[in-house]
Amino acid sequence: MSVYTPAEVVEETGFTIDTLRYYEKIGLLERVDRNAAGQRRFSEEDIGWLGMLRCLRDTGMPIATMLRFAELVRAGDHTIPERIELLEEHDRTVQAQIGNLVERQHYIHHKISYYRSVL
Amino acid sequence: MSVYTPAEVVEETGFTIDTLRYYEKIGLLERVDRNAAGQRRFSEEDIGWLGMLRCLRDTGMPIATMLRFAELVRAGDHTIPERIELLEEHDRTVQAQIGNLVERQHYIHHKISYYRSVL
DNA sequence: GGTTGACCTGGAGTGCACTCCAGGTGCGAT
DNA sequence: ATCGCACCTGGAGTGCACTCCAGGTCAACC
Repeated sequence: MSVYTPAEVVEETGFTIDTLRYYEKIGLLERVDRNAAGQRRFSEEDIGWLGMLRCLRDTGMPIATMLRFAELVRAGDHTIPERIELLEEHDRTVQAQIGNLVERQHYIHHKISYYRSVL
Repeated sequence: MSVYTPAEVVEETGFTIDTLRYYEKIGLLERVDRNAAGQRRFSEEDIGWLGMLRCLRDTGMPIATMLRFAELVRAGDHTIPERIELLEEHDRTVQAQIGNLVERQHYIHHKISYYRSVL
């Protein structure tokens, strides 16, 4: 059971230390263990959870929703159907985002082609 | 040469009237024509430009960059190579966004599968 | 002629997600 | 022992992109 210092977690997850503290403060990350000096020592599990958060955040999930997901996870296995529902709902928004970007990208490509044609 | 009232532009472009005024205030939209009473009357050209802005905005371009693009457009045809460059650069960020979303979506799919498997 | 409704202006306020800061602790190296 | 450094806390500040508000104008309809 290895532990990680804040600097290692920053390296590993790409979150800044301020963001890690912020996530802990608002309860997105459960109270992280401390060493004798009061410094954070993250567990393997914390790292895994942060990976999930990064995925959700980078796909545009608002913090309020991530918080709801975190609460479901904490509440235990009986919330798995709800978690599935939440993730499927989110998956649909991700799908929509992708569709939107692809469509807008076509517009951009057309514009570039047009500009090239008038050169 | 038809003109559009603010309400029509809202309907047509999906921007709120506050956003339209804001875009005009910061120079993203060139001073829109007014009728005798001082009310905005948007041109066909304005509508087209707003379509471009919507595309850029919805693909995550910051306002500062849209402003730079707007200035290039205003500066005349000799800036077309620069506009192409700007749009191509933006296209790359859009491509990256899509790639990222697709990758993250896989992670979400795996998570859902995992949850299903433990039910 | 009064009321409604769409619109106007300048400027203040909002929400989100961080990000920064002041002041302090503890530990390993010189 | 003292220096530098990684870390701590609570709380204030930031940046972005709007969004809202107060107070006013004007035209049209009852």
